[in-house]
Amino acid sequence: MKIVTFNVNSIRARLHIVIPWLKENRPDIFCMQETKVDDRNFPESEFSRAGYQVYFSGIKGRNGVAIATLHEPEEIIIGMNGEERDRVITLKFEKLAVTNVYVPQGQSIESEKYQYKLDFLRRFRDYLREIVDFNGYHAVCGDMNVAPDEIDVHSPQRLRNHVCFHIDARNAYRELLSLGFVDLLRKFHPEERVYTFYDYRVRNAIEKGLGWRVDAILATPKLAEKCRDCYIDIKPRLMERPSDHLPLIAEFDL
Amino acid sequence: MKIVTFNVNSIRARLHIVIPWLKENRPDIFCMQETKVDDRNFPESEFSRAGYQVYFSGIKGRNGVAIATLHEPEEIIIGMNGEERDRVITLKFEKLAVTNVYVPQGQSIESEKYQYKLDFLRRFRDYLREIVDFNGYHAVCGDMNVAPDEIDVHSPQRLRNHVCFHIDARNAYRELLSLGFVDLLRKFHPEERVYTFYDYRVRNAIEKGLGWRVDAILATPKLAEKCRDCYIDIKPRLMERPSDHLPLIAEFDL
DNA sequence: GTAATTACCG
DNA sequence: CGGTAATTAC
Repeated sequence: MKIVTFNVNSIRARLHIVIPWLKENRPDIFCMQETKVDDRNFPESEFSRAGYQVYFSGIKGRNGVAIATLHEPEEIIIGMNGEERDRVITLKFEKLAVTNVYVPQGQSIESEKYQYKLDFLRRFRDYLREIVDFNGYHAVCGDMNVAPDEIDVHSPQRLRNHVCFHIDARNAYRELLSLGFVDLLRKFHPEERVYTFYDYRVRNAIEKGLGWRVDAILATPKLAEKCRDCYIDIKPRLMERPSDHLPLIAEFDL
Repeated sequence: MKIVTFNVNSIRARLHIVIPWLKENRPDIFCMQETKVDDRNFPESEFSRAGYQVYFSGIKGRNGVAIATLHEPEEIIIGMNGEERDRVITLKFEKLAVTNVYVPQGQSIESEKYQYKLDFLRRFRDYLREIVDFNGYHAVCGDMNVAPDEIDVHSPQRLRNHVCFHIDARNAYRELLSLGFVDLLRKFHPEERVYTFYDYRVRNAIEKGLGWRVDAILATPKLAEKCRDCYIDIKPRLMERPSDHLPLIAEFDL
């Protein structure tokens, strides 16, 4: 069983990457962030033709989340208690639940958008505490817009005031993790610099290693036990008109 | 010998149509209007690879003319006496000259752009009187933005105040024709509604016959005598992402 | 309807 | 760098 998370940075602009990738890799669950499209314009048929059901919730132009799946969900939950409908979506299956999140970026630490980000992380933690059965199988996938540790950014000193590495964001994210989640990529690569994001604006960022680990697949302990491997696929970043994020893949013996 | 005129409505957006069309049809002279690109960004190499030399004069974003040719010209004249460099280009060959023009559209008959259009037509007539040898071989190709007669529009009554059919524009264009040119498409199809343009915004315009004849190949009498046929190719309008204009082809025994 | 423009954003 | 939006033009 394979679960994937990928910030697509506009699903309509990334179909030439996403659809062939799905056909080749056949993940059971494929979480997308920053779909940047309202629900009536989501390219649902492209997923159907590839053999996937797709559930989505988005607004015009920014944010937006979606989950494509090979399996029929028992329940679809949009947002968290009706709020943040363009940032959170959850599918519940027979023995597994998956939550997909796009955490706010925050602009700058002086901005009130950063306060909103910190607040979002607290509310998201509270929401997860409500809906996650920590004795069951639940995955939380998404673009967290937080690099949790020094190893997760290329220049910890230089970036200490960046909204995705600032101590307040990291602490808020840590509060969420400490509900009991296992960060699967870090479990399988405990000492390695493994990046899921290379800024478009940084020239030759990949060759220079100027990346960030801001995307994650978090698992309840029971699900983490079943995880066989977790890794990043660099290939889509080397294609024409790539996203600035990379797909993150977790494989399970389930 | 084949001469073609085609308003491409952005050469960069139309390469997928133009280059295969050139490879298939091998015109000697291929005139383009509305290339919508400045000279440093003109996709010259695409034409070279198809075996064509190409001469172009354009500005960023609108207007712009170009001529692709299989033959080496003896002289290249940009604009008319240095003016209107984004609307007029002339190539002189050993025994043939070709002028390519993109006449202003004019927006609305109340607009001062319409006065500019009428003035352009007068100045262009004067320019042609200077440079054309009416005892030689000269073709004037282009988007005239004028439908000269009732037969050249789908609804003459409804369109009498349209800038491309208004009597003042038609009279100004007639002044140009009456220098001594032969309108080749009309010569070979004297009674037929033959349209070179179907507005993108008119639904199913082709099926409904809602077109315009605004593009033309005009010939000096001596050249017109050598013309074997003149016709429109509808195929490029039925491809993906077409121009709203159609290629107009004249064939000569020369 | 299609393809340019500029301005804004991460 | 590469998305979105609003605007302009035909």
